[in-house]
Amino acid sequence: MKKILIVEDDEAIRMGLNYYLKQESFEVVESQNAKEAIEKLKEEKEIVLCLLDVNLPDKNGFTLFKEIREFSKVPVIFLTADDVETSIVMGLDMGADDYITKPFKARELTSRIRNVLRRYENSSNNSIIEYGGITLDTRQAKVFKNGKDVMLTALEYKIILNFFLNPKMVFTREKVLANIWDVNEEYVNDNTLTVYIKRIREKIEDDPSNPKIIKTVRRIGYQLGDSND
Amino acid sequence: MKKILIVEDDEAIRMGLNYYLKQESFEVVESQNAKEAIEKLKEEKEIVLCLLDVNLPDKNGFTLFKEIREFSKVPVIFLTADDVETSIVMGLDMGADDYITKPFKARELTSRIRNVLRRYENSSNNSIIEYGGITLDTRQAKVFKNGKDVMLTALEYKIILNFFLNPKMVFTREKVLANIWDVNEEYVNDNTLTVYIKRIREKIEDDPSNPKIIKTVRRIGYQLGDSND
DNA sequence: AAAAAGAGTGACAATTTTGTAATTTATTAG
DNA sequence: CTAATAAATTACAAAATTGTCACTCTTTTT
Repeated sequence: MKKILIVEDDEAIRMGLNYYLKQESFEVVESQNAKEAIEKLKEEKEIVLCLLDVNLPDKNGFTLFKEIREFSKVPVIFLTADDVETSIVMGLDMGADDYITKPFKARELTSRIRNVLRRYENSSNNSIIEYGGITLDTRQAKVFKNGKDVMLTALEYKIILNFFLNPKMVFTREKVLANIWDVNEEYVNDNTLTVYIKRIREKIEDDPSNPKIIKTVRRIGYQLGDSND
Repeated sequence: MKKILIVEDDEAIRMGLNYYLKQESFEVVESQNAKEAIEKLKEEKEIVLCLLDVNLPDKNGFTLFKEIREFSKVPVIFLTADDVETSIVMGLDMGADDYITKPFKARELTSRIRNVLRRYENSSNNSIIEYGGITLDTRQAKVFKNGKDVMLTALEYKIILNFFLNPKMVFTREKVLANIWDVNEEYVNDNTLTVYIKRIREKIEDDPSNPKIIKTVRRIGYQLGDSND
């Protein structure tokens, strides 16, 4: 029975979350503000994940996140009110594990929670990752579509690897560029990634103009698959 | 205390092996021929590795190997009498885990044994492999030389990955070509790999003309590092 | 010591990759 | 419905990759 900490001042949302999570057989700890959250985290060592509202009465969620990171590596999922907040979360790129925009469907939430937890558990991960008929084998650095070897360039492989290692996680274009390109590379055009995604889609999607594998998340970036499973 | 099966008809070698392995705190089971070997393997379930002479009185070592594979996945290291036999082992490419040419140094043998065992134990392996100042990270598909990102092409990366995933294992050029290139690729020139190795060495070796990382094994092929640690 | 075999090297042309810019299409906001 | 914004697409040159060949150097064999 895994214990999850909710940090959320709005009582309605907090109650709702609590209810859903218990149904999904998580144990729930609640806190209404940053101070309380830190207390609980230090107290209850078994907390495996933290749902963190970006807007808190006593403190900015980002600041709280940084403070948490000073003493704990617990996975954190941000709860954002809208796309603007979401963009900030992505833009600041503080290393949150995921985020979810309110209002959200119960199923989406639990699926994201399970994803994050799975990522943490499998850090010493499998070499073979599958999604939507695509198999990626990190031990061969090969990608297969229905068993057939797909030829990818070095960069295409790095990009698709990035998504396959973090399924359902949304990446901004900037984030992917930063992950893949050399650190002190001269600035690489934002559209460049769009073009790479197109090229990858042409190689792996059944219908590249209606992608099922690398999906577009408008205004933000791309993700492997769909949030709602 | 790990149990190793020796299959060898020459008594002197068998005794020698037994002696060395016991010193290295392995438990040893001996057999003088194929029939006996199969019996012991079926009997003693704790055998973790098998040293298999290519020349046996009652049966060809290759045939025995195939028979063993019908009921067991135990790692097998071939003992070959000379380079010719070694070439055959490599050429047949039966999936042996390693081989060692007689006469061999005790240290070389134990180091190969430990290598094979390590490979088996870490099949759900680490994403970061290091050797001689080179770090290969399969999660990023990146290679670093003293922390600095080395730019490799898709093929170069696949080739170096092949060696880093199987340290100290000797690969013929044909084997590497077969591993890396698409299955039903038109024939790729043997020398092509030599050229690729050169290119890789130029990127990763301190002194490319005196390689310390990808070493040449004359008449056979290449290997990561040195057999004698 | 000469011949033979294996490995390394440099250079080359064909093909790909890479990054960008310009344009078109789709989606959202007013 | 129109304008504004974001994403997709197309096309294109510069740069890099890829595979091979001819040649040299090294090691082994005779």
